[in-house]
Amino acid sequence: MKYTKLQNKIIIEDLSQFNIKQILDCGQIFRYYIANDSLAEVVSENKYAQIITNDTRVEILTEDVEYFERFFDLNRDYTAIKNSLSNDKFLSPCIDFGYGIRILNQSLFEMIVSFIISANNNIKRIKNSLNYLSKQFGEKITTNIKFNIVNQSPISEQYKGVLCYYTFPTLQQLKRATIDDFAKAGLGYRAEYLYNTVQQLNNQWLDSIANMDCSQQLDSLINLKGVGEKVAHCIMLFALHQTEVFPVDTWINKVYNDLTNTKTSNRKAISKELTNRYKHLSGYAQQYFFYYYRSK
DNA sequence: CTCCAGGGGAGAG
DNA sequence: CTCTCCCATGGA
Repeated sequence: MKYTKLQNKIIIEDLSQFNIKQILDCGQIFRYYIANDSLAEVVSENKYAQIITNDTRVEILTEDVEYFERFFDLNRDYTAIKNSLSNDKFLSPCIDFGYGIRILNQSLFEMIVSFIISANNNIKRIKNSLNYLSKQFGEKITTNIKFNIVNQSPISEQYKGVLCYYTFPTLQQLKRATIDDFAKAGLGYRAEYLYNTVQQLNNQWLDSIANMDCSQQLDSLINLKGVGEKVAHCIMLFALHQTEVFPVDTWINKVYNDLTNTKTSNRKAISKELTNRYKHLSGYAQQYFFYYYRSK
């Protein structure tokens, strides 16, 4: 995809491969806010960006252009991916609907925390919990360039007309949290899972995951408390761009039963079958399905 | 009141 | 290995 990098801005004029609402609402990220049709904002780790959309172009406003170039996966050709998948009769309408979806490259630690919290939870509460943890254990950053002030934003504030935001906690910062702190964040019974995992994690282990193959990554992640197959798949897909996995949640389970006229609840078997069907493009297919059926 | 939310752990078989 | 039941919490 063609795009232009400037000092504090990335300009995208090919709107057939980038739709910010679709990218943010397809279930891969929780720390964002869509203010209106033309303005959205995102926090990832300690970085912040605003995405401004109009009829002919998208502008990504940020203090770290290189970070968000990778974050939004801008170097990948999504037209080729969509073409490969569009022969599938189940997927074709989903791709037409979510034509501008891209799979983000997010932080491994942030995805581990986020998807442990996501288990048997709803998206609104997941977002609230993650923003709460960022406020309690992250760092408040005052921006140095001119951003738009976003009223009622859950992820940014203004101080004397300057925009501020809270970073996602680092591993070291979150190690200071107690089980009770996590309970106050609204995690319920997941508080203990997250506490155990955070205490167990170290940076060397996190770095080692990237060099493993797909099955090794799955085995390693599943050993963490609160991480089962579905959560591990999400972590692998959204942090490691491991697209040969098919996360099966309640929505995908419903979609599968709907399309195949079955009523199974064996998510592991569903995942295996769908991965066999979509191969190395499974992760993309999953996102098109999820966005399409969840939007209806 | 019950049911559900981007499921996983623990125990039983 | 697979199957079942339970898990905190808040909104519908």
